[in-house]
Amino acid sequence: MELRHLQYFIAVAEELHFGRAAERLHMAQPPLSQQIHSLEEELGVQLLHRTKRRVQLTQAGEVFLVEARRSLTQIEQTILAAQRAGRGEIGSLSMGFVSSASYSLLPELLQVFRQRFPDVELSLYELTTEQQLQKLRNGGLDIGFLYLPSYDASLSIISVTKEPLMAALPQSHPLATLPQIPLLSLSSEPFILILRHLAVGFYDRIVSACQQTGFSPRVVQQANTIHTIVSLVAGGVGISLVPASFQNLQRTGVVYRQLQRPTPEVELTIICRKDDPSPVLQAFLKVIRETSGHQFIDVPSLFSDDGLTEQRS
Amino acid sequence: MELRHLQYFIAVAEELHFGRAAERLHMAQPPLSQQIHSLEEELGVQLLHRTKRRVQLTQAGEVFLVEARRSLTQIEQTILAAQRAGRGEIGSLSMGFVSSASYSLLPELLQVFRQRFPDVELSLYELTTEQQLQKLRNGGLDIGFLYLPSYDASLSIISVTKEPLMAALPQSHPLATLPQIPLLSLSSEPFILILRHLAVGFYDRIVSACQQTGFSPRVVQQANTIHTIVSLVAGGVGISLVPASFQNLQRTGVVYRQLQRPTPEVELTIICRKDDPSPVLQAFLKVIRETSGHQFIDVPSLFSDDGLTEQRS
DNA sequence: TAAAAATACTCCATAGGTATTTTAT
DNA sequence: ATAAAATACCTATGGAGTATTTTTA
Repeated sequence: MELRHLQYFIAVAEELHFGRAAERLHMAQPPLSQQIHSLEEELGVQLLHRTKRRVQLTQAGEVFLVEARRSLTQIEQTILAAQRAGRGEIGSLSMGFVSSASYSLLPELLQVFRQRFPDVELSLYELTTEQQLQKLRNGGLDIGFLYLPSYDASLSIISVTKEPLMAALPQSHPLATLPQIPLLSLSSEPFILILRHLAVGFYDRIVSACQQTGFSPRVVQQANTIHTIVSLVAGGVGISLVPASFQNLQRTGVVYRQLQRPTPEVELTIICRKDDPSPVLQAFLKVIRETSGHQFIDVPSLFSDDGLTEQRS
Repeated sequence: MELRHLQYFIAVAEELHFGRAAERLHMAQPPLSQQIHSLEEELGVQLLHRTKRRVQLTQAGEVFLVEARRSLTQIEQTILAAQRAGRGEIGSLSMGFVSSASYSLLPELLQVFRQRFPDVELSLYELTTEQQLQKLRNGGLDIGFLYLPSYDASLSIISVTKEPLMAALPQSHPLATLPQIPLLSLSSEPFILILRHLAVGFYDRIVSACQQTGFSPRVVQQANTIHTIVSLVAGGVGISLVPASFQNLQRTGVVYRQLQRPTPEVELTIICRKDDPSPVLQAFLKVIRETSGHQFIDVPSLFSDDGLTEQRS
């Protein structure tokens, strides 16, 4: 049996007239009769009760009709589902991110994506840079969020957004009175940084920014999450440099201050397998392109007033 | 798209190997590749990710696989349902019966049929002989239960069982002391009969039995159900002749007595449209043939003791 | 006699076969 | 070098067309 037979039978059952049914199917009447005959023969059941003048459904025909309609509907479902999956509207996406990226574009991005692709199952994992790269390679992850630099020939890197670094200072710190701080003025400050292996690119970017200004940061403490770092800053243990997006993480005792030009920046990137054809991934990349476009416009406006940005809600 | 494509795809998706899948499908590998290609083209979606060496499902392929399996299952359902309907295991049957037949074979028959064909929807209607014949002709009924004689050329009549007539007497009636009664002894008794138009065959059979014995029954009362007749007998209004199966309708004040030979009989028949191909009807007729066979054996045993059958439970 | 389904036949589109090539391991 | 998929080409089944017959209302 083939789908053709179902379609033909449904047409005949609805028209109860081979001629009209054939017309509706854009075919001649004799082959339609033949196909219905062969269908009945294959089933071993008479579906139509024919007098030469009139066609009626047998009881088996009635039953077959409703089931056949159901079958065709299910087939349509099958086709549509595949096409939706092909457009990335159905499926799953595993995402990794370093904790230091969790206040950047990510939340906004997820919200937009969830709205546009509600039937995609998203899995989120907070992972170190290295874990992300490894899981990307072995298929455990489809996409990663991390800070440059980090290289792997088999993976493709897409820059999402550049964020200025800001100084995170204890509220009582003398430099906190300034709207902008020269990076060099932090040269003798005690630095609190993330454990390097957890976010290599981010750690190295900070160190290299300091060195370009002419000093090596004195690291008095390392921590494994960015929240810990901010807490330690609040506790007066030291100061830190964080992406501008961390202004979203307000905490009493901590203020964020813009750095004087040339403002060092960190580059947030997404990483995925080269030539990964997953339509969900493609759809996600598209959302990123669109959303991060906005972000590029929005971010500078964060600093368009007096630089005392910690008051932004 | 045709069912073939679904089957082929499922085979490939399960084997992840065109060669093995082709083998499983008892076909060569190249046409299988072609069919899968044309399927993908028609859907506009890539279902398989092929390197020359390895075949993997794309996300769309995964989705298509589960839906395709579901589709094939539904198609199997469709075929099976039609075949079951063709065997009369699914469907509906409208049955009519005259009230005087409601204690004969009918209850037993229904029980057996319900058990063997639980998915057939049975509709039961108590109708007069004439109503049954009319509804059978216009399709409102598939089968009727009534007593001979009743003729209609377009309907076919199948004898189900012959039942002896018995005398229904008030308990205090002098004749009630006899185990067997000569029909002639009832010649001057007041008869209570069913309204003739409600069960023509049954009424006429009683009258003709009396006339063959040499008298015309003196009908003092007519009633529209057999229950009313039995009640009237109990009330001493008169006597009646009823099918032997009415011993199942026990009522205080009424006794049933066998008639002396030649015992008049009524013939219970079923009526259906000639050449009605309904498989459910055919199934029902088959059950009748089998069950009424038993009945022919069982009925005489009702009278194998002393004829004082009103004590039977 | 007119309308509708079945039958008889014809044709060609295409499913499926065979032989071969390509490519990745 | 080998295994596996793709490509090229061929064959023939059977789906669909046209013409005709049969049947019954």
